[in-house]
Amino acid sequence: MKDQCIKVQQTEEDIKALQDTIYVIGGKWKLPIIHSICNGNKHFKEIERSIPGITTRMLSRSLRELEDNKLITRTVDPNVPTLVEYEFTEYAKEYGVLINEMIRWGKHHRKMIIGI
Amino acid sequence: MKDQCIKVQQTEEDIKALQDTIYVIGGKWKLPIIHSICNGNKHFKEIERSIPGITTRMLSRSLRELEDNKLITRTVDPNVPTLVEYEFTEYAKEYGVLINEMIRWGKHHRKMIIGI
DNA sequence: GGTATTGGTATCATCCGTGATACTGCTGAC
DNA sequence: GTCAGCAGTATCACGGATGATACCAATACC
Repeated sequence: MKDQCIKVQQTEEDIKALQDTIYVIGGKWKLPIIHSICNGNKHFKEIERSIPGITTRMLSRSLRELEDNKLITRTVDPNVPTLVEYEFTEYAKEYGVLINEMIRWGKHHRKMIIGI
Repeated sequence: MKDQCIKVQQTEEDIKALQDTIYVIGGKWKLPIIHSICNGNKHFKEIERSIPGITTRMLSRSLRELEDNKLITRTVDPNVPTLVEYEFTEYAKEYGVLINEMIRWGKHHRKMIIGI
């Protein structure tokens, strides 16, 4: 029985860890934002325009959360105060691998549930 | 730039796939339930007692969703009508690997953010 | 007959994530 | 001087996920 388990010990810690992982890219806009920055968009308005339906409020919040989680950096040009650049961190690449696996599983799962 | 990207093409489909993946184990109770069943609990009240704070309503809903996603099976003993058994499917094991990676990443991430 | 157990459903209330809209301060172009 | 663009913040409203509580049918036990 144990071999088919997700994990048996330290449950609460595991659950928190999983919820952390989900939280970092959870919600409605995190992945679209990640994708947008991936595609070369660096500035706030640039990112905003590239994501249909997002509001400045949600973009602002989501960017801050991604920054808090060290997946992106926010850099203000001191010479041109209204120029801000968002960029990926090296650390984000590690997470990228996991995200891709989650995407792959989701597609596999969809086929499994709907189609066969 | 592209090599550090999550993925570039088919964005919307990817986003949906990721949201599917998150949805299947998202929410507050899915993982505690998965864990409980892993630890040998098979019956409704058994699972309920093993998860502090859960209500019958949320357990009922979550179990049905897990069943809809074919991660668990629900079997009613026709001889003893008030005896129901919940069990993992083979398919759930595939997902288990991904869940474990998400847990691992979450722990790593927590250290990264809080510590150092 | 009364009480406990199993496996739930029904009906509210509440909270949090998200949406809608308006507003700000600063800069540069016309 | 006024209008557009950049990078946001503030306030209110809504809806879906969750919580609280009550209730149900069937069986077993004393």
